[in-house]
Amino acid sequence: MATLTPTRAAAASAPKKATARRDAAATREALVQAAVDEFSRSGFAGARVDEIARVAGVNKQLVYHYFESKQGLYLVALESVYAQIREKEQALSLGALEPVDAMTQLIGFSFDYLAEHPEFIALLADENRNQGQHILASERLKRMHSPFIEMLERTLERGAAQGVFRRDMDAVHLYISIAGISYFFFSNNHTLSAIFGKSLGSKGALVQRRRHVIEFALNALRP
Amino acid sequence: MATLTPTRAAAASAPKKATARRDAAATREALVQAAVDEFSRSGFAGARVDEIARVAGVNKQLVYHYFESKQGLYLVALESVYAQIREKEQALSLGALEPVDAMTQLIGFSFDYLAEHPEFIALLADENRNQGQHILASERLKRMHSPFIEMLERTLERGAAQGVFRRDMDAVHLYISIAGISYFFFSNNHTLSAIFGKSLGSKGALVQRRRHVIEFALNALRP
DNA sequence: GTCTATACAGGGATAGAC
DNA sequence: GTCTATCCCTGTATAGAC
Repeated sequence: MATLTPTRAAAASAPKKATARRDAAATREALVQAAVDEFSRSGFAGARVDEIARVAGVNKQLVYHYFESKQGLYLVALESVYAQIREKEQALSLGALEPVDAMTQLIGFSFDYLAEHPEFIALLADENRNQGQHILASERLKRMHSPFIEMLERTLERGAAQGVFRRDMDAVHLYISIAGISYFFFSNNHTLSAIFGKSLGSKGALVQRRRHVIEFALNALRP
Repeated sequence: MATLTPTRAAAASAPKKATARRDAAATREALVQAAVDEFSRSGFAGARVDEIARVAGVNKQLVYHYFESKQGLYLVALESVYAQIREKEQALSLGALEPVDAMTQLIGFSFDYLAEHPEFIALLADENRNQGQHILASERLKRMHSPFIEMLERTLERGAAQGVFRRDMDAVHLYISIAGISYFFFSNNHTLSAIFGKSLGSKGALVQRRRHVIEFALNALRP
């Protein structure tokens, strides 16, 4: 015990030696990042805690130290990807756009976000296969309401008032439809490619799909 | 080798003793059924061969006897659910329906099939998370083209000729969109319910969704 | 064709030193 | 806060009898 003193003194006198890799926040963050990767690649059951620790460059024991269990880490990983999309949604500025232009932005955003975030899709798919048990258990996640739905609602109202959109549209169902036409293309890209015998993963297919999605959804909204 | 003769003779003289529970085909079928259940509930990695054998009411060793490995069984399970939907699709008779009515049938069918077959959705999701590795490895699966897409194409053409549908529609993209607005609702029902704070799994929500889906897709198709 | 028993590896989780 | 070592269960797969 007496041997601790020198160490303590050193720590006290030079508390933030920048070399320190004993950085709790950074370690946590590295683990969450690695977890998102591994869980999205392999699902909850297929994911390996060993692998997550290895990729994060830390000892496996720290997973249990910080997150209690594999499940605990999974929940934080899920919260993390939701937090990220919410942040991007907040940043959407539709400004003074005309309803049709605003709607085009909204549809394009939901397409682009999914295109750029396959890990989000993979985690959602896994969470749903598990009956949404984590999202239901997390008050924090349930409180993370999407600003997207309100933007959609407002745009819809403005457009209806101007006579450019139909009146009888439920915003939640519209949201699900807009998200769905993009989501299904990405989430099932492999099986769709195999069944149709052509690669839907190419850049060309992506561009073509984006155009179709926007046109399809806008058409559906016409009065 | 000589001892085979009596058995052969017996088989020839009484080939179909109905009492037999040593029925290879039935055993196989029970295993595939149980596999579809277990794999859809838990994914490939989470599924337990023990559990599949238990539910099928047979010994675990038979899984390896008939299917070589867990993967082999998974592939057959996947082929099985695809075969089922293809069969139902074949049975769709659009007869002499007007294009709009025929399209309504097609959209309704894709909605209803997904509503009634959550195991199909779950297996597809898992297969896609695994990069479609099984479907790519199976010539049989890749050859299982959907008749749905051709029905869609023909209906689209007829409608365009009559001026009730747009002309510039790609059948594959349209298929993905029609399937997507239904699929996403079911595949992500749990997370959507949690985020919107209302149960989308209820019978009422289902009926409402079905109406929306048909209306949304038909609107999108108007010229 | 079906069963029992078991080999063998892998992985979640914990103990305890530093 | 981080590391090494290890426990112990579970799950795939196989051997071999009947």
